[in-house]
Amino acid sequence: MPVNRTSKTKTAIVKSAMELFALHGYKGTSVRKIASKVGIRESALYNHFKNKEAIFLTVCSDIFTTPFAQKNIQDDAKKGKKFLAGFVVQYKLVSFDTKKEKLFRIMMIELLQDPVLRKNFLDESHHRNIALLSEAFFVMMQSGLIRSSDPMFMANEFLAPLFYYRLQVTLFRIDSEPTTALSTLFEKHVDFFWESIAIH
Amino acid sequence: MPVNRTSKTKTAIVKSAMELFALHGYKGTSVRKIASKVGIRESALYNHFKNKEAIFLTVCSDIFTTPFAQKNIQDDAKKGKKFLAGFVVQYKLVSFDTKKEKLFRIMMIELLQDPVLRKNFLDESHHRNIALLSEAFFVMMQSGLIRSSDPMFMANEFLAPLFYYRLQVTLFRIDSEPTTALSTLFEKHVDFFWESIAIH
DNA sequence: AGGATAAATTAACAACTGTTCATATATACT
DNA sequence: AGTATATATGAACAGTTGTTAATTTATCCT
Repeated sequence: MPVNRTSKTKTAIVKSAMELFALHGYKGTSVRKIASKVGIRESALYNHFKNKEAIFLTVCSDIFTTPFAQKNIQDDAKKGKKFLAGFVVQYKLVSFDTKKEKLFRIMMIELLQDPVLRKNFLDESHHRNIALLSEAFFVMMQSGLIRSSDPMFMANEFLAPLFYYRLQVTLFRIDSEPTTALSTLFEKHVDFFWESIAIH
Repeated sequence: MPVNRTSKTKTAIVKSAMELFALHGYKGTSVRKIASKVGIRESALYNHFKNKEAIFLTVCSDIFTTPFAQKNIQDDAKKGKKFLAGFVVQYKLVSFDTKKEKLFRIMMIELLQDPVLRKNFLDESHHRNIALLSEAFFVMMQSGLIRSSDPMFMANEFLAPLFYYRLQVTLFRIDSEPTTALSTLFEKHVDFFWESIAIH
């Protein structure tokens, strides 16, 4: 089947490109290196992609596939700490997922250089999470579970350490250093934060 | 004076290089573009620097000039919230400083690609701040000012939002968006955090 | 089997990269 | 003023970049 074979090469290109982009960024990755990693000549790449940027866009296409598909925040948020713990479990899973980590590396490298990527990060990652958490904290305040404050600011305070820990995980993994000590930070964050805002 | 003139050109090279590195990263900045920005030919650069990397190292040399020269943490930390507020004032000043912001951009771009820069970031920025804050929180716990917890973890929780807000400031500034809303986050963080850990 | 289509190869292109060289010009010191 | 030194220039280098074209090889469909 030609469709199958085409698909195989194209998949291999995306996979190899993803690894190289994650290591050396967009500018530091040449089409020749991608082709070489796949095992073909550089000109063969152009049978599958229009140009280098098209490869990059395909690699980046599922950077922001949101894993936090919360449906009933109004109800779930009433569970208080359990809701936050669930959120962090998802966040932690993403942080330690091998493929997601590569995409995270690419995002961090290009974040300050690529306007589109930057906008997507702010919209799809930051604002989306902030909106979700803001709504949850608002519900918790109304339910008398936590002390009253600005929900959106509280969301920022809750999200920021998660991002920081994720970045640290990524940095440690680049240098092949153990991340076991970092692993517990996520759960400790939930405990610490809940202790900070809960009404006992 | 030739020394003066030399110094002028060399300073101009560093300045131009810093701006270009902050915009396009190391690989995205060519020696020709640096020279062009200075107003000289590329070959003239090599009268002042051995090679491109030497320029980069000179630009990066004061990325990690620690602004937090706390001498008497043992005493200062006993001031509790005021100590934290002072720390955040320093952090905020750095975050909004134009030159420091450019260096921060360079660091963020190269952080995942340059092992030396990464090590310096972890040592000089992260660990140093964590060590300082850990000691301060430890003193505060002993003084009965704040609730008991793991000082180092508490330091992480305190530092992480500051870093996240600084990153947001940088991202907003790249796209020339107003950072007034972000500006208050630093102070709000101190209030919120102190409210979370203080023993009333 | 044979023609159509997809995917690979080899070769080449223009532009750009970091760097070096020989040379010219400007500045400093005696 | 004249010489030494510092700094600039123009040209060239070998290598790499993204991309294209012509051509060969492999796969698919009837």
